[in-house]
This record gives sequence, structure tokens and C-alpha cells, in this order.
Amino acid sequence: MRIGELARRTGVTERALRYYEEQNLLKPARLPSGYRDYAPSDAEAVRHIRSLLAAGLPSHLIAELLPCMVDTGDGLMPGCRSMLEPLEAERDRLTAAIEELTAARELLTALIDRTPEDDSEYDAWVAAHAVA
Amino acid sequence: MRIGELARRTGVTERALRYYEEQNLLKPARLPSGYRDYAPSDAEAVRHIRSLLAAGLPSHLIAELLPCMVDTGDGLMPGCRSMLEPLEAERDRLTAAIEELTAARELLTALIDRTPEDDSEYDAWVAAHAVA
DNA sequence: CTAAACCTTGACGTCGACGTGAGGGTCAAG
DNA sequence: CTTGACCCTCACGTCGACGTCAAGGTTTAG
Repeated sequence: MRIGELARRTGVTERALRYYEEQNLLKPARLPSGYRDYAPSDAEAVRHIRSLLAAGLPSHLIAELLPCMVDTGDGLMPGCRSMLEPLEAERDRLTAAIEELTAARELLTALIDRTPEDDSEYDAWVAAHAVA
Repeated sequence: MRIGELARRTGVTERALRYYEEQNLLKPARLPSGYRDYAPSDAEAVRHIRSLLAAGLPSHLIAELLPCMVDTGDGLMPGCRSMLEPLEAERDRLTAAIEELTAARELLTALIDRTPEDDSEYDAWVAAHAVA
């Protein structure tokens, strides 16, 4: 399939897909016209890429990681065990990031939930604590 | 306290603290010398700022939010109910972001956990599926 | 054949949260 | 007085993941 269709299927822009190739995340074949020719499996690859990019993994790491995932689905391909260390580092970074985001959400949630529908409660509070 | 000490207490750089002031997140007093003079409570404010920034909230929103939090601790100050909508939007965005990060971590965790200690398992698999 | 739709490769622009000097005051110790 | 630590205000640099033209070739429908 050509770039436009992959873009439609995955919901990412063509620019992003070209960028992914530039970063060696995808290596589409080429038609005689020079047009990119993506394999159907690239749609799934794009989903993985988006997920890992959204998680903040650097693209060069994703580039190393993807060929380790093909075929097997789970578990790294042989010869990829050198990836274990950086992968564990990223996993730990993600854990920390998730905790940070969760803490921030708790903060917002507390603010939202504890804010009264109108100012009546606050007005009462002010009245009760007035300096008289 | 002056900028250097606040930086040490909070672990953020002086540059960041000046940037926060530029973005109206902090409004330190000034000593006659022109030096910034932070209140002790600013240390706590900086922690909130860091948390919300790490969560991806735009600084102008944080700038609106902070004065709504002073004194009360929980619940918005009166006259801040106009913040509820954007706050709920951010909370929902955070929920989505946390899910994305969690999914990415699951992916990494699966890869890590399912990768054998050495190639023996894989070698066995290859042998078993050899084309003979 | 022509127009519309689709594709190509550059290459510069963007945005946010700072980093990193440059050039110069302020202040306490010796 | 001088040195060093500390502080100030510009103001340009950075980095990643694209956005957004510009100036073309290619393919397809009519």
C-alpha cells in the first residue's frame, strides 16, 4: 500500500510516516515510480511506534527494538539481549513517569471534587471566620 | 530566601526559577539590591509547579491555577470556578496519557520478562522447527 | 488529452522548558 | 582593597517530532 492509505489506516500523517523512515523505524519498499510501498504489517508496526514514542522512548532506541520484535511477537530475538539493559531503564523511567502523572491527576481531582457547586459554602466559611 | 537557596531546597536550577517568574508562576519580592526574595511557601509552590509541568499542563494554565490554591489547600478559591472546565479537560487528558504509558510499559515488560537468559531456548526452538 | 489526486525530495518553521554564555552589579570575608 | 561567591538582565542555542510550504513527477478518471 502507498503512503496515503497507511496514513488513513493508522491515523498518522504522511509527514510522520516519512519521518519514521528517515529515523529508520520503517523501511518501505519502493515502486518503480519512486513511491513508497508499505507492507500490511507496517500498520501494526506504526501502532507500536506511536505507543513507544508517546512513552518518550528515543527513536533510535525504537529503531533498534523493532527488528527484535518481528516474528516472535513476544520475547526478544536472539542477538538482541544487549537491549535488555536500556529496555529495563526505560521501563523504570516509565514507572516513575506514571507515578508523577498519577500524583498530578490526584492533585487536580482533589481540587475539582472539593470545589463547591457555588460560592455558598465559601461565603459561609468567610462569615464564620470574619474578624468581627 | 534568595534564588540559590530555593534552588538547593527544591532541586531545580536557578534558570528554571527565573523562567517560572517570567511565566508568572512565581512572583518573588525584590531586595533593594534587585535580588529575588522568595517566601518559604514558594518551595511548596515549586513542587506543585514541577508536578503539573511534568504532567504536561501549559504554564499559563498553571499560572491561573496557583492563585486559586493558596490558603485553602484543597478546593478552588471563589471566583475560580471558571477553571473547572479546563481542569477537567486536563484530568481527562492525564487519564488517557497514563493509559498510554501503561500500555507501553506492558509492552516493554512483556518483552523483558519473556526473553530467556541465554539463547538456549531459542536454539532449541530453531532446532525443533528446522526445515530438516 | 487534461485535470485532479497522489506522490516525491528538500528545507525552513514551530513549540516549550529550559541550557549556556556574555557582561556586569552586590556582598561578606580576610 | 581584593577576591570569591552570589546575583542580575539580555539573548541566542537546543532538542524532538513533526507542520508547512515549494517545486516538481506519477497515476487515474473522464
